[in-house]
Amino acid sequence: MPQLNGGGGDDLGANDELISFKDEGEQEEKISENSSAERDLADVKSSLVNESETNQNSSSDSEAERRPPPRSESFRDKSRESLEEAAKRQDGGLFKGPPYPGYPFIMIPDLTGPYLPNGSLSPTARTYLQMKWPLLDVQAGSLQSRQALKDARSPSPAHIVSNKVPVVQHPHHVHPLTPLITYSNEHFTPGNPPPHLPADVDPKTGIPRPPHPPDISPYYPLSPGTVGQIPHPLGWLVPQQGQPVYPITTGGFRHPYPTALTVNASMSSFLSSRFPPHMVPPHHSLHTTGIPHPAIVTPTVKQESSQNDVGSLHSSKHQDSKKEEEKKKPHIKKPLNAFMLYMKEMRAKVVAECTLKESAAINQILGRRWHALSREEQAKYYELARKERQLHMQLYPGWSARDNYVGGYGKKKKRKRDKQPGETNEHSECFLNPCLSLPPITDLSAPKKCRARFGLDQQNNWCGPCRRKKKCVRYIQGEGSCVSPPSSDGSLLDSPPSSPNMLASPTRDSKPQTEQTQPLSLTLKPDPLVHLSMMPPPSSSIVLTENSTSKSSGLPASNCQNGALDHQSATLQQSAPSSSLLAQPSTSSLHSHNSLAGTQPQPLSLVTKSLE
DNA sequence: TTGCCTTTGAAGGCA
DNA sequence: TGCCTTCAAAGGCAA
Repeated sequence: MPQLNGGGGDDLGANDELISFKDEGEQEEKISENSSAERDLADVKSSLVNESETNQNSSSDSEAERRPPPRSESFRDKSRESLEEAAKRQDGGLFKGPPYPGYPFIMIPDLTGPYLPNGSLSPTARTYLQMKWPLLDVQAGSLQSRQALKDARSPSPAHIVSNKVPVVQHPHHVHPLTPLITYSNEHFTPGNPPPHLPADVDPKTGIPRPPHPPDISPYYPLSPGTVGQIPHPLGWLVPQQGQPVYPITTGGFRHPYPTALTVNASMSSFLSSRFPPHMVPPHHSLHTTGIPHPAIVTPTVKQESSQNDVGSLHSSKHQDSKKEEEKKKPHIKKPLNAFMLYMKEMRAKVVAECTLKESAAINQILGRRWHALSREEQAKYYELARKERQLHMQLYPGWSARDNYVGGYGKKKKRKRDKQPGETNEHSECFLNPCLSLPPITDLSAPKKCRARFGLDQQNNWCGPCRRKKKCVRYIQGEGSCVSPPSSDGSLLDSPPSSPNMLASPTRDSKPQTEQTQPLSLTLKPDPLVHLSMMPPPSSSIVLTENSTSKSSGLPASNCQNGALDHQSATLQQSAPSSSLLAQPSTSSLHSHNSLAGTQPQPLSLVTKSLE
């Protein structure tokens, strides 16, 4: 645990920033303070909690079985515990190799390429896609994995139904980023109507759904020309006419919005003539094919419920008409953030690898994996998210996140997370549990706006909104690149939101950037941490301890892959999280593991296929 | 049928 | 200006 060296983490634990921005620039800042350990500290803290829990469990396993569950432990708690346990187990199994050492594909080669006026993908984009598809394709794995994929592919509307927004999003286009994002199981091939469209009909909904090509990964099936279904050209425009014509999985809708820029004037005028201005994105809501933006969904339950409730209380003609209008107003979803994009891409893998289906557990794994990602890898997703936001802004200039807030009478009842101060956070159990935790990550955060760009220690350089955790003005104005110089090598991103150098610093040998442009001082990070950050938990030290949230999960000890290590872990956890303690896993095992990283194959090299 | 769970990030709103 | 809340995806599960 070298990250605790230097006492950089004195106040880390209580730092709000730790929670709010643990993935952001503070990391750089922490690094610069030689405290790459903020997160680590949190992990340690949680580990300590975990330790206590573990000890408790280990000391009284039989008692635990006899005793009734804790008073506070509701059924849901149990369920949650089981989820977490499952996540731990699965996660532990996953980290046998380096955490996504890098995507073999080129990142965003040309954002503008696919946005050709004619709405077709540019050769560049096509090349890009063709390059990427195979990379994302799932290797033929075990039958189990296949089955998992088969289960997961389900392009059926069930997905839509399962989504809390039972609406249909329409893919309208294959975004150059789509392969990475794996938005859809069904992908639209411009100008190539799927002949199989009516072939498959969902038994529940009766809505036709496309059969999935058997040889195509349901999660990475974006190969142009292989697939898809063309949504109704103006599907979202005619929700009142009945069911959306073409069911598409939720994931399928989330294509980025490349075609936005391809909408021609006639379409815009058409939209303008038929819909209120707020419904007509200024000139680029639809693909040239008429396929709407994926972020647009037909009136949602949220809105409807809200409107219904409100309407019941305040019924007036005027309001009704307004509501009618609003009902027809498509629901424009928020653009996905980096983590969401990451989840969309990786969920399938996790599902395939772990045969997990519960999203809560999967998300836990993904959350840890996210932290395990190298900065460069995260940067890819931040960049994607940035482009999504940009595109979203372009598509829906007037849109605000507020639009999707369900307020007033129809306000959707949101869960209260009620995180108690003593409650362990998601990382709590993990630090010493390589299965879960990811190595103390100090290098995880991709650059994000001013915060990431300058770090916490240079807040004076932040724009005002950033200081208030608001929308970054510079970021918007510069579209991520105004402040930052263009990537010198272009190895990663052309216009990273933040210092491209940070993004384009695949190696930590990169020259330190100026503080202005390179707040994420990668070079300041101690090597051991670098290894940690890049390294999956050593399989030999996989420890599955009963974490705080799984007090009495009752999971059999057999789930622990290494009881001895578990004990060791417990022993370690009993000690105060000292640097020496933390350093233990980082030296031998980590380095050795790191060395293995280059040679050992990924458990599932879903995204590690070479470009060839 | 509906909401919760679970994750991170972005952004709006309020005090 | 800091903090809180909501939403975005996803699918199982509980009420």
